[in-house]
Amino acid sequence: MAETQQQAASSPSGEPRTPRGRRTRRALLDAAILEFGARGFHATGIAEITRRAGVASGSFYTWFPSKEAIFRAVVADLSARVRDHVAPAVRAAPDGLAAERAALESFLGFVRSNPQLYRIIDEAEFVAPDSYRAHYEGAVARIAERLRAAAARGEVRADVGELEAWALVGMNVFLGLRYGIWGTGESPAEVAAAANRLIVEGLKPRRG
Amino acid sequence: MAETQQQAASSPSGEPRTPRGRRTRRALLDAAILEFGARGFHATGIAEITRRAGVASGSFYTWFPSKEAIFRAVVADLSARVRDHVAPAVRAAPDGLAAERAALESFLGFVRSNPQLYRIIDEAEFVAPDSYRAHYEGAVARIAERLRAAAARGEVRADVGELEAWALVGMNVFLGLRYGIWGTGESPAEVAAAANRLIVEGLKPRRG
Amino acid sequence: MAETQQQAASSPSGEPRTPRGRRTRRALLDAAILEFGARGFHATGIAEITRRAGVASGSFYTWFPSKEAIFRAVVADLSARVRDHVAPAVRAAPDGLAAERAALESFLGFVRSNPQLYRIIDEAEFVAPDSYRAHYEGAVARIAERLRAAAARGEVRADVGELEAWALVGMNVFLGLRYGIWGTGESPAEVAAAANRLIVEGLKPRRG
Amino acid sequence: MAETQQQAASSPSGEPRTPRGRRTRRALLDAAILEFGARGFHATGIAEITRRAGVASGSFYTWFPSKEAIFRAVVADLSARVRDHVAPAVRAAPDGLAAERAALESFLGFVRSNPQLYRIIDEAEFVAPDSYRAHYEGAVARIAERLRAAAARGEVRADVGELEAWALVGMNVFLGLRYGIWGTGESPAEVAAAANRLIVEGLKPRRG
DNA sequence: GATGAATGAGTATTCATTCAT
DNA sequence: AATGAATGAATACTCATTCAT
Repeated sequence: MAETQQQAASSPSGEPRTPRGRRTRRALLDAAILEFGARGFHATGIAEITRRAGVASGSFYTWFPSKEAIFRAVVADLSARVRDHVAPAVRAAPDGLAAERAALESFLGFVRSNPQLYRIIDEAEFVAPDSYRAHYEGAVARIAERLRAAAARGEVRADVGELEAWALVGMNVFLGLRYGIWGTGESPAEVAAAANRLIVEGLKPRRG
Repeated sequence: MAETQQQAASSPSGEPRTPRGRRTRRALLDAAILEFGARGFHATGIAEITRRAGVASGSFYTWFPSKEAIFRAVVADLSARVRDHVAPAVRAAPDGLAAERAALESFLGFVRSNPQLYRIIDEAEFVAPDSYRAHYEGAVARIAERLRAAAARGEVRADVGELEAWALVGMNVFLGLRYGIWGTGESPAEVAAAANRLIVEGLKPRRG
Repeated sequence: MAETQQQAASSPSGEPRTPRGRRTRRALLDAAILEFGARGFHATGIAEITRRAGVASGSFYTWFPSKEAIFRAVVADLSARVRDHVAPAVRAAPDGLAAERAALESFLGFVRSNPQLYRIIDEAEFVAPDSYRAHYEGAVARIAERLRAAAARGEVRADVGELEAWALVGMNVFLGLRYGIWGTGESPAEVAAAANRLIVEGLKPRRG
Repeated sequence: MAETQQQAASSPSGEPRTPRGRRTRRALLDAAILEFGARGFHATGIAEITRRAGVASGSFYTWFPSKEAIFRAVVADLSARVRDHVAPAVRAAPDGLAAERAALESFLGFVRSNPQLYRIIDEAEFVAPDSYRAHYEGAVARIAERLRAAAARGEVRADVGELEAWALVGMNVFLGLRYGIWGTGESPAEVAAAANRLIVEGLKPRRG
């Protein structure tokens, strides 16, 4: 961002400097999301991406240095999208426990309308392990931060930490898989309610 | 024509009919677990598997019809191994809640000593989706069954069901990922204790 | 035939010396005719032949030294069969011209009930060119011999020779292909009549 | 999105869009004719074709989707070549009977200088049966058409039809095999004369 | 003689990447 | 920037043949 000198004249694999370049790069990225989501990394060829994007195969390398590079870009794109989709719901929640419930419900909605999410993020475990790890550590960090704040406000136990955050992410991910991808009958609200009851009251039978 | 037509000769991709065949098939399977676990499905060639198994490349197809087929066999093998590893710990637990805690602790131990587990199972999402689904639905079914029994004994809330089972599997899987693969400082017992506290008491602050 | 000493104890790839051996060899040959006829030389594996014959794959080499060898045996078998099928019809004919007509009619009948004939004989052009050549030169030689005899009896022109015999074989082969394999509406008698008219009277318009 | 979506980039296995592409495609086709003619379909590898054409092995698939596809193209190419070679000779003939004689003579010349013809066309019976059939049905159709016209002019019997055309094709093919491939002493003119005498006067002894 | 397993050379095809216009 | 053709390494799978029992 600071340096501007290092950009070569043709800016191969760099940021577009013209409107035409911008359009081409974005078309490739959008095409890649669809293709990777539908067929997976290994079954998708550069040719499929360029065909869908409507550009010549050679043009791909003007904007991305490799297939792996565009995959990373796709993961980052999706990762940011989930985050941004869930954030407002969390902000609107009255307290910490409600926030987690809202986060899950919002996440389930996102998954339903973006079923490629899992195929792409999960495949990153093999194609770009660091992107994969970054995605989930980001999710954990956000939950952990929220829990810390809620603990400070006395809304949750004071000793909850990273471990609990991981557990919650795991719950959410699997409920998302079950609800959003494999498709079960429940509504997002039902799923979120059950999960909420679990994390709020645990499994123990109610006294009294 | 007169005599009983003997068994259809040879058994490509079938069950071994001799001890030698049995040994070869097993050697291939073991080699495949190691290779798929270390390099992943796409980066592993039949040649690597046969080399490690100490047989000629063509011999592979005497016992498995395709690379995908041996991958499925590997998933099934591992899936059964986790199940069998966890089962005794569960049986030894005094009650339903303790059983879940013991299950997680035992699972964490398994993951630590079989770090290929995740690479292989997770990759099945792309290579053999039905095997992947079968693996997790099996895990969920076993937990759900335990919860039902525990509920009947009054050890857990009466309304817990499949949804809770999914949530618990998700928790376990992610804690396994964190503890067993990415390696954190806690002991299995610590992790299990934290998870246990969560599912037993939830996130709510203690009253009084 | 003369020597009997050269036969090894196990007579690999030789003539069977026991009833069991005789049955096995014959079963392989019959299976090969069916498989080569149905799928062609290259698409047929030894495994298909042994499977259909009901023997273990290794047993094949007890009776034939190679795939090519059994193919040659199959060609010779079929070649002899056509010859023996046509011969009686020819013998029964009253004169030379009638003999050729009868030969074609009989040949057409053979082709209809042995549609593998063409697939196998024709493929010999590539797999065993000498067998192929031998087959057709045999057919030509028989016709040429008949024409010579007929000429001597004054039933056909005195100057007919090898060239005419080749032409007749070509006619017969293509009429057999058309009638027997690609299946046309005419009866063998019709086809034979048309061919006969052609070789008896030529194409010239009838005078008067 | 706004601008006209350009042509679907790249054209694997399509028509060349540049002179360079045109040259490469043609070089592959010529190389294939020679290799298939010399070694046959199964014994010829893509590597042989590309080596002779002077291109990288992968380039083959830029222009043909499979080995079978180029074989079909080769058959069609040769088929058209025979047709175009014979046509002028036929047109120059004074009448219908002379035309058939000229056709055979011209065909024999073609076969002599293109001995690959038989290996390739005949192998099509196994590799691409529809191409094989199309080739011979085309030849028959052309002869049948000529006979019809000749009959209309009173130059041949009025009742000649498809059957006669097939018979003539068969004669020509076998005479071509004998003369052009297996090589006999006669000249094309001699062979054509004998065939002509046969189809003009038949086998019958001359009256008088 | 028969069996079933082992062998390993051979090959069509794919595809990320490069390059000349 | 874009195009379309060229590149060539990589690999799953086949199958005739051999061999130990």
